[in-house]
Amino acid sequence: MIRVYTKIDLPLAPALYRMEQAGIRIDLAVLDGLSKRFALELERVGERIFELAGRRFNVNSPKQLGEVLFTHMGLPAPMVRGKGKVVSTAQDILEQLAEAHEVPRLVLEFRHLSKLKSTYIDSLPLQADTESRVHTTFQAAATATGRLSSVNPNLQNIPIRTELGREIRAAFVAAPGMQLLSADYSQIELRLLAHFSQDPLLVRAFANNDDIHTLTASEVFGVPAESMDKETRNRAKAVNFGIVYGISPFGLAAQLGIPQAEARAYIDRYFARYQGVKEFIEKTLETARSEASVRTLFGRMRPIPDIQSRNPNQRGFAERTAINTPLQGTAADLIKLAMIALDRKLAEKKLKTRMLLQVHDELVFEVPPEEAAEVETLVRTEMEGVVALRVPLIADLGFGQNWRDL
DNA sequence: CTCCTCACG
DNA sequence: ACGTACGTGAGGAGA
Repeated sequence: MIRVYTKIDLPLAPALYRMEQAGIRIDLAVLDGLSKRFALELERVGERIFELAGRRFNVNSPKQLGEVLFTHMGLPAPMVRGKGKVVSTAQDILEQLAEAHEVPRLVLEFRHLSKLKSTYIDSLPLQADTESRVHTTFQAAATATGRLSSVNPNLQNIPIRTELGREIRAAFVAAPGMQLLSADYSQIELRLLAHFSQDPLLVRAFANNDDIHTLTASEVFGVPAESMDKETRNRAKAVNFGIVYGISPFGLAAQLGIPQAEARAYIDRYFARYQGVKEFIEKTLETARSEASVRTLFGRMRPIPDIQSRNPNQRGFAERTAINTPLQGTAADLIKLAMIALDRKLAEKKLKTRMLLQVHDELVFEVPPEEAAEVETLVRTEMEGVVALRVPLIADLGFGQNWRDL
């Protein structure tokens, strides 16, 4: 671990310091506009919920909401949990109920609006400095895998997955006369899986820069790539994520909303096709058992004490952790090395470009227009060339005035 | 302070 | 029989 410390985490520290000092500019007028829009919409959706439910209550209270949905309204409660809590009002449960009832659909809409308003729209302006910039703290020794974390505020979980949430990214802007540049690694964990496993199908696919989810769909479901629908590709995407997480029939079934037996059949098909991956997982588990730990490509170690547990549940957790950690942890090591190299190059070349954010597989920079061409080449070269693997590393880059449009 | 929920990769 | 997808941080409710 001395090598990990001296080659990665120690030299990263000054780069993180400069990123924290720089901060990123937010457009207060954009957030102010969103706050007013969201307030009106929350009012409208809330009143409609009260109307249909026949009573007024705090929609943000899971306790009160559970009483209204499952006792007062008599909706079926599919999930029974441990003692104390009778029902879950979590998203996946409400999504099932929403197929048949208006109220759970409206509750989901209310929750979405409420989450975005309180966590981002209304809180970020309170944390901005006199130049409207927000400065996160990157915790460098917080996670079990070697990732960074971001606190006060967390700038690693700014919304992007929904259109409504994405609007918030428009409030993250370049300083006057500057541009934002985002550069993210494409499928880095699956590329690392290909590297570690040397699975011929995976290695060949990445060598050709093929769509990996489409490939898995073809292999597992037997559908030709040409006639593939979105739904089939999405199921295969869930399978690929599952592999990286340390797959289980239960987890895959829950994610896809299918019976466990069906999920088990998908997994069996996957391992029949990707035998190198199957062998990689078996070898990784054997090492985890004999060492009671696993390591990243660069030697970063994570103890896995529960790998020998007689409790099957704890052991299952440990096994999935043992599979996931070398992938997630090596990806974390790689982007840290790229950050160290880029921080040094920017200083060496006396560029005005500043590195602002890291979001696990993405880096965000603030770039003066006259440096755009040089920085684009520099960032791509350093990220893709950080280490030579059995498959190519690819970074996707985009410029924009804000974090939504790039 | 804990629990539930949900935002991200 | 048990009961789980991997890694995080933050807000609101309620004790």
